[in-house]
Amino acid sequence: MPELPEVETIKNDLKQKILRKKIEKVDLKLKKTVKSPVRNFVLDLEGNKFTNIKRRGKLLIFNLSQKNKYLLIHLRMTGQLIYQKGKETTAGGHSDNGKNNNAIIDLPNKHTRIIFYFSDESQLFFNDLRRFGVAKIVNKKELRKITDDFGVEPLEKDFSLKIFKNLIENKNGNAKAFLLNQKYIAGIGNIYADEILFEAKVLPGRKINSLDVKEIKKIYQAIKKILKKAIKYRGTTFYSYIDARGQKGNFTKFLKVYKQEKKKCLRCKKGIIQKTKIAGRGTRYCNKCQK
DNA sequence: AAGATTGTTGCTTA
DNA sequence: TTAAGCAACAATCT
Repeated sequence: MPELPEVETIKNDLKQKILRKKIEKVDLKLKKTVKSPVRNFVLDLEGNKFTNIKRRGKLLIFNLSQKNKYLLIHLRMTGQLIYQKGKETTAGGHSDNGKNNNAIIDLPNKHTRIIFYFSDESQLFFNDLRRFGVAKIVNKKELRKITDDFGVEPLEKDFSLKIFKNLIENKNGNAKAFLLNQKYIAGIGNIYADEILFEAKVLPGRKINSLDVKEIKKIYQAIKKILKKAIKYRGTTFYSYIDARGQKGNFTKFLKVYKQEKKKCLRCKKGIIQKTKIAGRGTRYCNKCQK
């Protein structure tokens, strides 16, 4: 699942590959993926260039050279953005002949929803197995409206302990639901919510208003620590995530609780990682060292 | 082979 | 007005 570290990795990769290249052609293979008028979508992109790429929470924002237009892409659960340079491979062939950096998957494939062709013959593939991912073109005003609904960016300087404490005040839910809520903090999903709470030694079902000052500080520090480390290792691949190079994330080997149920806790070496459902999501925790 | 998987929206309820 | 809880969505994996 692409969460903040995965989306950040894709953004950084793509910034080095596609900026200021002319978009020669856009092939929209699944119309449902586009949530703004389909005809305008293709027309607004073709002949233009991406001038910058930003991330807000799990949302990718592509600035277009056409003034006051932005391409938004949300990968949701199984979306992928894969860049390939050069000509496409023959049908049924293997796209990596060992001589380039292309992904080790055949592209396009049956999950390809949009293809962007650039003037230097490189291509960007928006693949999405489960068809939940969305793309749309918005103007500045619409973009503002969308990004205003997101909570604080956890890796920005303005995410202070004081702001975190203020966010927690007057909330009634549990810690897991709080971390997952994009209106409070933007970018945390199911994997990192569990990893953050393990790092902070707080049980995911704990009422957020029952946490003491020390626990709040630990969660605050864990958010930054886990997300930064996950970006350093280019994200987590468990099911379908790959980066813009078509490669898996390496944070998977650092997972302490996510998908580790029934295993012995690596930290306290006493507990067994448990799995339950909290906030409607599969939730893992150590039954000994998380309190 | 039915149930689990998960990010977001939209509905209902408080 | 705001928040909490939950079904729905899709297509695969277990």
